[in-house]
Amino acid sequence: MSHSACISSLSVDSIIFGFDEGELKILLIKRAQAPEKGKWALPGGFVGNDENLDDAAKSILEELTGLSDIYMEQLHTFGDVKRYPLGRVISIAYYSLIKVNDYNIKAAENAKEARWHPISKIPKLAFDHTRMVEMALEKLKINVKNHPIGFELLPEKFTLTQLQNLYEVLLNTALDKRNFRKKILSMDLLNKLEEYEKGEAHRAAQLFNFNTTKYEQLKSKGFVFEI
Amino acid sequence: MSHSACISSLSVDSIIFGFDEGELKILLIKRAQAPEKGKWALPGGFVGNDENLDDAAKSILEELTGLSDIYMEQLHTFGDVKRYPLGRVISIAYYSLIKVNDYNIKAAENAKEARWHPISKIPKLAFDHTRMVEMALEKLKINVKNHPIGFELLPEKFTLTQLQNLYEVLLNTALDKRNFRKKILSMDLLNKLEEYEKGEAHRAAQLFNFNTTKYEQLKSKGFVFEI
DNA sequence: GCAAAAGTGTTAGTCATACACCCATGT
DNA sequence: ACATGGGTGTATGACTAACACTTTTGC
Repeated sequence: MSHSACISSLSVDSIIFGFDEGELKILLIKRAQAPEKGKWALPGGFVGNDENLDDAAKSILEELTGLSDIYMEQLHTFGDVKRYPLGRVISIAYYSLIKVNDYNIKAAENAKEARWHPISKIPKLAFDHTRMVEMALEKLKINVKNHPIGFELLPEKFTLTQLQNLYEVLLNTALDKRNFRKKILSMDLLNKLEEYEKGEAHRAAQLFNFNTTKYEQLKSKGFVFEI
Repeated sequence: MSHSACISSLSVDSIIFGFDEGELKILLIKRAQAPEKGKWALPGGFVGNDENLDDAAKSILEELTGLSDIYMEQLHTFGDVKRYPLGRVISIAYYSLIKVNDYNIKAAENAKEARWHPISKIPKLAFDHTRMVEMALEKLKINVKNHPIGFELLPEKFTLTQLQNLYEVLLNTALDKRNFRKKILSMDLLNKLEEYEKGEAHRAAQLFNFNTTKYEQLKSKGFVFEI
């Protein structure tokens, strides 16, 4: 193990996506210390020597949002020699999808300056975080076509119109209402609930939820989700 | 930077795919030192403190095969606390696709015990390398559907039957000859060469090559490769 | 009663699939 | 001349895309 001398420190950074007010957003924090103090950055932190990478990413997410059991995936590892000004730091970027509704409950308890930013209006970020966000967006847009990840961003119960709006934003196209409904319902992955939206100045919409166990069953038989 | 104490060392490991004798293969080396001396393992090595990750991966590939300018992509980062017995080592796994023909030229010069193993007969590997290979295979199989990476594994000039065989192996299905040809030719990404295969005991097959610049053009206009 | 979004079928066109024979070459 | 893989077209069914009006609710 001739090269095993300690050569670097390790961090994780998380791109946390949410969907709110018809927009895709990410959660950013304002840096309280140098380097890059005062700049917006991705939530992240150093990985303990006896801490697994996934655990570190999860604990950052939980610390910030109070949420556990969240869709989370490793995105890419960023290790340019000069990416961090004070020495070499390798960063493993993760991305997560959360239901903004659930998050809001906890947000008030959390003193950190964390804010949702629509992806169309992301400020200049610290370090190479802008690049991380770009890659996360690309991956999200690719994944959304073949994985039912859209549901991770919506509340537990949602209307078909909400779902369609989400897909329109993620895919950046307009979708035909009748065709969209036909397709999504034909997969037989949504449960029609005996509940309706309330308090809107128009006809109340049917609520649905996503049938995760059914999806897992179908997937193990070779089914591939496709929108 | 309170957590920036040196906590780990960094390595890269490469899953190098080739296609030969109608089979998908990967390149493995036999470990010459402890730990896990004598076991088959992925080619890899430690990353220098002033070396970028991609550069480290490239130089390992070049050292082993003599080839540069190879399709290569970061796969995943493996950082379990106990993945390496002698201390914590984070490993960034890359995967590459090479043309076995080109490689063979250099192989003889290289003294290392490196060997191609068909993916159906991979021995037990050192560390967590078996898991790395599994993930690389999954990713390859997903990528092959939407990226023209199959061509990276074939010789510069190839026949449509060779291409079809490759896709049949990668997708693990039988494909209809006429439909396959119709589809692949309709993309207009193959140049029909004025050359034919020689020395086979049957009608000589037309040779083609892949038109990379045409592909880049189409891609920038929104075209997506799909097989 | 009016504004605003929910909900619902049909048709035409495109694309994917299934399928079988003749051709060129080497031995 | 025979064995081997190379090369080619058509017909059917499945899926996709385009499209407009009625219903329900809150104000």
